[in-house]
Amino acid sequence: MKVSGHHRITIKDVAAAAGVGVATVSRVLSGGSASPETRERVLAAAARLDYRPSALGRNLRQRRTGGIALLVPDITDTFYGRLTEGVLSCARSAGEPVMIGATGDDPELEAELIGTFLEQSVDRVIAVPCGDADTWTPALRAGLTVVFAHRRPPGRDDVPAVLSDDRLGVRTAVEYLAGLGHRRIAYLGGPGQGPRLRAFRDTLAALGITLDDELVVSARAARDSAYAAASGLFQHRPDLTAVLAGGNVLGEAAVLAARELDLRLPRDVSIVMFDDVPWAELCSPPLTVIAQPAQDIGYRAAELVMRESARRTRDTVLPTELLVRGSCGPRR
Amino acid sequence: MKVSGHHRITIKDVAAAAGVGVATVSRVLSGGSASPETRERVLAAAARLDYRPSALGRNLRQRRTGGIALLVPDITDTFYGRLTEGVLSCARSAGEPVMIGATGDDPELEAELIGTFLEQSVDRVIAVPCGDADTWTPALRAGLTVVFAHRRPPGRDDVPAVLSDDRLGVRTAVEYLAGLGHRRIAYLGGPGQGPRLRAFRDTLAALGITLDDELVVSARAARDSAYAAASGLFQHRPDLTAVLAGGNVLGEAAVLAARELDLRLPRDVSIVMFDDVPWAELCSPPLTVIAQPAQDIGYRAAELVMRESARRTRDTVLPTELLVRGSCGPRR
DNA sequence: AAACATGATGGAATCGTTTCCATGAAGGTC
DNA sequence: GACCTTCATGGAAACGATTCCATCATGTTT
Repeated sequence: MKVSGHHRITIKDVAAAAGVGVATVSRVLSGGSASPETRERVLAAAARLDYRPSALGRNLRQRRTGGIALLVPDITDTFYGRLTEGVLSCARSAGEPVMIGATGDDPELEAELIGTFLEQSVDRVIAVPCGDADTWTPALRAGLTVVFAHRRPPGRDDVPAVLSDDRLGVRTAVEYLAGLGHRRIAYLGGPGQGPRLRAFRDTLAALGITLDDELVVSARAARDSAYAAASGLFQHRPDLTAVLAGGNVLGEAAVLAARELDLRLPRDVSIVMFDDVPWAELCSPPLTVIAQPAQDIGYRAAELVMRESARRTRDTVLPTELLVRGSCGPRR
Repeated sequence: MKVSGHHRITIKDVAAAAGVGVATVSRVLSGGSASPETRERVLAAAARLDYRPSALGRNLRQRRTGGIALLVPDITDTFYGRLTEGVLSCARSAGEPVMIGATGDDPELEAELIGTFLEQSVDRVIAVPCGDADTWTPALRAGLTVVFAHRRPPGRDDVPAVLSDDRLGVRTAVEYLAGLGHRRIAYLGGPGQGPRLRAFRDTLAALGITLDDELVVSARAARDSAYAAASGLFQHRPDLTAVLAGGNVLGEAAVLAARELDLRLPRDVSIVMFDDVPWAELCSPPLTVIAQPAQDIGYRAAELVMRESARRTRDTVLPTELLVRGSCGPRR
């Protein structure tokens, strides 16, 4: 038995210690067939030497890493934090390592990160995508199993997605605001919110409210951009009476901007925000929100991406819930 | 040239296409010496075939993965979210993939995740540790480069750490509260906050305030545990006049519990919270906080762990800042 | 012109595993 | 007892890169 120096214990050492061939050790350790007696000898030897199989060797041979790669726009946003937690908890129970990347909602960066993943021979990716459909073509052609979470690039219907029910969420919120008498309702959105915007338009149309294009603004992913958009909206159109914010960062910006301009909630302006976050209750007044099952989205996406059948699966749509708190009031 | 089926382009294909040996291709691609003419031929062939070297083969040969593993207690906590963002942004500029794991502040889970990393032959780890010093012995013996962030297990002084200046942060906050007249100041802490607690005790002692052990409570990492601790504290000791919360989750719990018990801020009770978060300004009154450079901690830790010299380096201590807002008032 | 230094080059070994295949022993059937 | 099936077993070939080393051509020195 070699003791000197830094010598990683390999399957060869175990084989030698147990007096068998490497093939047998491999078989025993990965649950193949072997006589009970041999199995015990191998197991004993492995335990005695404190043998840990190297993922490197295995991965090379099997030409896959078995891990999961996760791509989110911004890990600082608690929504994505919770989504990530969902992925991690599912991956953990399967013993799979998770690689993570933040795209900052930049398609170029996204493509680059996908490249890194390909290089690493990752074979499963969960992504909150920001690029267009073509961004994902190389990944798919390389045989990756991809699952989209939270949103999907328009036109990529060949990849399953786990989404929250944006359509119904928007409709419920807008109907709620309309029910309070609001007519000039603004939508403060972020990148990649096509479906929500469509739902916003459709709902207004169904309610017989004509859409005012100036009341639909869109910010980039960053906090300052969100604030600028919100502030601009309030200043440019002081006649609006309600805002639907398409995410917690945007909601935060809206509240901040309103406060800065001395608009009181809910007297001067009503706000509904997508995504329930802990501070929504701490805010004064507490914020009315559309809660999304962020963690569940992550968990299900992870489940899906680890199933063999991931390639051909229908989308999963999870329900949202309007939590009425104190940030909405009747039209002034 | 083989076209049929799913065939990963390997270095062999490039070598054949360029009419050179694999060794030459490898040399060219990793910046070794080669004649300009050959170099060009190889590069052209590689580009034409869209060749991407497999990290698997390289890693096995070099017996290291080159990635960074990151261990945080809870990715849902924005503090760790920002820390993670720091790590990611540094890793990205170096082109290194990042693996992430959430320990939930559970030493057992931590040990298990370290095991996973070892199996993957990760050779660099950044961790917000929760286990004791021994948890890290196997990792260090296996030759991993480890850097602690945010805190360190007591007694593991052979591993460099990137910390915020807890000692001064606590002192500044407590002195501020004492200056407002407070004497019965509570500390609401979480796991692994030994240094902060010591600083709390020391500062009180220096100020001539006798420490009341009942005013020091500690919660587990979860939100409900934090709330229970905060609520219990207020109910059990209605005579306290100020609370120092050791993290944003604990601060949130304190505000929530105070509100639930109809304690008004800052009239009935003053609160200072560790960690500045976006909602601290949205709270009413806005929260006075001790800001920590979470993102910078992550970035520096990543820088450190990628340097060769990481093993023998002094700790990095980053400054905190007391941001006085509206949650503290004179003793009632 | 012979000896030598230099530099480009390709073959082959290597990393640690899984897996294919050949071998041989044991047991069952006619 | 010959034959076939079943099963455990170990040697060796992958996987895709890096890197050692021998070879060979070229240019330099004496």
